[in-house]
Amino acid sequence: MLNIKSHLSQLLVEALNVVAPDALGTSIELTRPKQESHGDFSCNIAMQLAKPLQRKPREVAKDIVDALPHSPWVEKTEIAGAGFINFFLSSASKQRVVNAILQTGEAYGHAASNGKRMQVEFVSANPTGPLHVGHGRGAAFGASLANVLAAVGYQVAREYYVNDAGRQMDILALSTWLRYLEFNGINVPFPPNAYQGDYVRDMAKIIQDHHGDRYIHEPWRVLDGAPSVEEDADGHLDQLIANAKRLLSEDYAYIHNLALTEQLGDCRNDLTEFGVVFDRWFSEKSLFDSALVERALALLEQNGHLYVQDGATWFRSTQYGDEKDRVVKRENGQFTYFASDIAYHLNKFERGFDELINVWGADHHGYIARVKGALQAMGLDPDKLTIALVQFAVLYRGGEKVSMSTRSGEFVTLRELRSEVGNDAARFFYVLRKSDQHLDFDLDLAKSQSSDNPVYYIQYAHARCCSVLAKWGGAPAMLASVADLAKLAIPYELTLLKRLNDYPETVEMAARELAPHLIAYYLKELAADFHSYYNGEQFLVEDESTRLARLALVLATRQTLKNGLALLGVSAPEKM
RNA sequence: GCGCCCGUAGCUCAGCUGGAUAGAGUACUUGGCUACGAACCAAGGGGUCAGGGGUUCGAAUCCCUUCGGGCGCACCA
Repeated sequence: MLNIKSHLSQLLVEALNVVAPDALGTSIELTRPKQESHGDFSCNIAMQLAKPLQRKPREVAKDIVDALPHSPWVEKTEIAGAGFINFFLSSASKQRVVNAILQTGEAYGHAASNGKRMQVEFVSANPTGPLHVGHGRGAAFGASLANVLAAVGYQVAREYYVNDAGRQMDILALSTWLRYLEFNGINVPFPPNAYQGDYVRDMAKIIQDHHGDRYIHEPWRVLDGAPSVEEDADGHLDQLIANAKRLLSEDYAYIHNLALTEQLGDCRNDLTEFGVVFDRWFSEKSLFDSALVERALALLEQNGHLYVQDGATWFRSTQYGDEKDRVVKRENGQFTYFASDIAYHLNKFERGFDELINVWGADHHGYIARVKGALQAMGLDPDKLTIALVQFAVLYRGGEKVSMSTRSGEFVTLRELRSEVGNDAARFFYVLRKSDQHLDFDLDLAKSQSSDNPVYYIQYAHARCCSVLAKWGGAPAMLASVADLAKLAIPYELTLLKRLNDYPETVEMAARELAPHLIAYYLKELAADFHSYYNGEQFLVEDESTRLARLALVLATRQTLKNGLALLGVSAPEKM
């Protein structure tokens, strides 16, 4: 398929070759003018060359236009403003897109494989409780981004990093056990910094149902040696964890594992229902089991990037622009989260991906320097890793900010949101704005206004297309061969054709900028063009050739809407 | 205090590597169903692009600065 933009670009190169051979290195920019009167494409090359050539921009423009080879796709060119060269395309060049879409179908807008493997790691929330609406944004963004990257030709691996090895999991296991004791009338005060959510009680209930009083221990043993909560809340918790491990012995692993399995399973189901699926769930614990953490640190050690101070082992991240050096192994001998993350990234590189993307909450931005520093210190190329930051969604209920903390159990879950506004609206709403922009999520508004959500505007356009084609009753597959596209010449149609032409480039840009919201905005505009057309013209007209041409355009519009919605994980219903 | 992100219509937000008269949605005011689905369309009012300076043919966009918000600055994850 001939790409109009690159075609124009080629014409300009040939013209430049005549007018200013020395300036061939100048990049040629072709943009879509905002104003229709400025043509279909506009080029500012003459203004860029004016200075080096020491000539007036409009004169340069005139020479370039005179030197442009003739093209059947270009109807006319003109020089405008300060020296813009505007291209007006022939109708025929715009009409061709319909056939292109009908021939490629679901692949329209998708590029062929570029042979590169890319990994997108996202969500990666601690499996210590249900996903909340903040995670939902990372999930929707990451999933859409992965789809967009796959559409432009990458072989994309979607991965979830499971923090199953840290202190947080121990706290969850402890919390579960304490609730279990509570069920059995054992009175141990539940620490305020343990997990408060009801799901912890649910897990305690499961243990109770399956194992009765097997895990009961006396309160004084549970609390043995623990400082008071007021005195040292974290110390209190850590001592209780230590006591749990000692008292329960191997049974501790059972509770720990049950909590992990339950929460991870819940998380996976939740995401699957949300249309977010992963190729791999990567266990942090496996990094320790395979001694990769030790190996990664040994690598840093041998390159001289580690040192011991105050009993802890530090990574000299300040050498790579970090604010301060970071501990990788604590005084108590335990590795930090950072240590396993270094190992994890080493593992990613060893798997041979060409590019890596980590989707992180924006509160982790201070973490970027040290991770990239560690990569560099291990002799790996930090530029292969891109961090896409997603601002957390801030919830508002009744005009007031809802504070969210998994620990306190006060949060709105993703599941809750999905059931309130639906998967489609939630997916769309999440990616409707730039990812690095704060998202003010007014719950009342999201719930009450669900029918005002722009996603319905787009889905409605799709349903209308389906409805028209159904009313016509013919076989859509034949339209590609029988429609005379030259009949598509009124402004509504030319506008729509132009929009359809823009789709592949929009996908490319969304991939390049890691910005799936561009797809959402494109779809809104495509739907708007279609709705205007629908209201302004009758499709099922008497004249057969006009009718078939219009139906072909409707079919092409439907296909493009569907393709775009698919990238966002939003359904394209035939009826609403 | 230091670092990163942000400030665009009453509200929520777009604005691509600098381009021509800054755009949507919502809200408000009008008009359009005996036509393929009115969950739609058409028209209108609404702006010192936070303030100031700079770079240049040209700045919402790039640089500096002030003000105002958010986030981060652990031997937590």
